[in-house]
Amino acid sequence: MPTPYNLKMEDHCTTCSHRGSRPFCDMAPAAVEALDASKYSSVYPKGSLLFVEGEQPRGVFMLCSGRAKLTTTSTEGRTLILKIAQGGELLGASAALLGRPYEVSAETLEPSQISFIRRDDFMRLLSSFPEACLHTAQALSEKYASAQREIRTLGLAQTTSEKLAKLILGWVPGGETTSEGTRLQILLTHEEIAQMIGTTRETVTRLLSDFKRKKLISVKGSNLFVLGQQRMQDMVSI
Amino acid sequence: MPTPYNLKMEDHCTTCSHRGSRPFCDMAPAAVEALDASKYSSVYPKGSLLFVEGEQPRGVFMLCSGRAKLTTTSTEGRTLILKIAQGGELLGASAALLGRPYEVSAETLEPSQISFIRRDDFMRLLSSFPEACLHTAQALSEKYASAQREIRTLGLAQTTSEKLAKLILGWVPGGETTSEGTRLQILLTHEEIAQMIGTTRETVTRLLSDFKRKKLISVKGSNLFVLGQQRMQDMVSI
DNA sequence: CGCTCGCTGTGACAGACATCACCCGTTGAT
DNA sequence: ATCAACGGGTGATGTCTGTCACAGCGAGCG
Repeated sequence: MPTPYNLKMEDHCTTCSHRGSRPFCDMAPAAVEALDASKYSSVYPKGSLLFVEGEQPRGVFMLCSGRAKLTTTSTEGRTLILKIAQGGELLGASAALLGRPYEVSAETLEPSQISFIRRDDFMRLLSSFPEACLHTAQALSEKYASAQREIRTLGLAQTTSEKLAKLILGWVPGGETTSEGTRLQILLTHEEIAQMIGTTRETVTRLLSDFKRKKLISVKGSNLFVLGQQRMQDMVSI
Repeated sequence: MPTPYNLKMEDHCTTCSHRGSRPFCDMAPAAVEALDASKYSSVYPKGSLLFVEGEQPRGVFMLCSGRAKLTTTSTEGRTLILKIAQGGELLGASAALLGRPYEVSAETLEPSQISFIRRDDFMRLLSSFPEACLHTAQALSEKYASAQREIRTLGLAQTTSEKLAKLILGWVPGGETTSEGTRLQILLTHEEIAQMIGTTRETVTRLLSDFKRKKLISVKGSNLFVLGQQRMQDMVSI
């Protein structure tokens, strides 16, 4: 039986169906109201640039639904995808909090429901509502932990195949278990996968062929089936 | 002329001489008092393990003075140094906030003045004092930004020499400018440098020799002089 | 003094991967 | 229908760097 709080939340955060897992959505009414008053919600089409590396922070973006890729680019033009952000993530918070330029660029991978909060509104929100601040700190902790895992993978992996295996294994929890293994929808090109593990498109192609040959995975259309999760886990030493 | 606030702070945070740059040291008296009531300050000798990767979070460690290395280890026994924490950093905060196991291990590199705060006390502090929460969020943002830079280096660098050059350039701001270039005190072995950039000891030795040959650096005892900062910058494409 | 131990310096060698080059199939536009 | 653009697949080649092996060297110590 929903409490008045829950009803209130439904009213305010209609686009978020994941209360509890999203920062800000399960706060006290006053805080949610203040948030609603300052946020600009809209649906961004696929390929929208939310912010660009080096730009002064205008505010934070709450990714309610959809996916966005966070990238950084070398002076030579090579791109590294740091992370694919999922629904519920707060983007640009660290830059906004510190008042420093964004460290990465963010681009939507699909049409996404996003709430934008201007930097000064965001800061005011954090000062006025301790709850909001706590949620932000937790969101930042998540992001920090995830970044640390990324560093671990990039720094400790001996070979590129280890990195690729680790990447695929990281997708497994979000997949669907079938009789022929875990089904994953890969909506990334080999080029993008390469940019996620810091290698080249050709190497990704070759390694995936290799995995297929070893019956670790199989590919049918845009579906990738993980056949040998345990064997894949075993080849990863990290 | 110091305000009463400042005097108060001096009394309470006697070991921190960097008010303003350290989280928690420049809060209102009530918050500082609450913090002082729950913290355990002491000097940890060199080589102390503050916490170990995988361990349940006992609390947070405020590194007041000294340095500590944050490491993670692969199942094969390879070690990666994620970061050398300097005075003013809050260690273990993300694990404590999320109630998840520490993602890294922390070990002091020199005798260090450290304040420990138990996890429940820390959480209580954050709930009771919005100011403390805001400082924590900022500290986490710093850590996140620094982690992103690390990912950038590890993922975008083409060669190991680029990573090494980038590492050395990162040390320059903390060095002393002399007539023969920037003087850096390197208190790390080649092995440790290797662990910072995900390579081997031999490669570090070879690359440093190479840098010396190219007159980019020169080494005198435990001093490393950066002779060609600009040329070094130029060889880094990231 | 001779010893060990940890750190540094090198050589030889092999394997992994980036690079370049080209081919193929699909898709979508003209 | 034709063509360009894009994603994927594959071979040849060179280079970087990890690995193994060993030597020198200073510090600390019995």
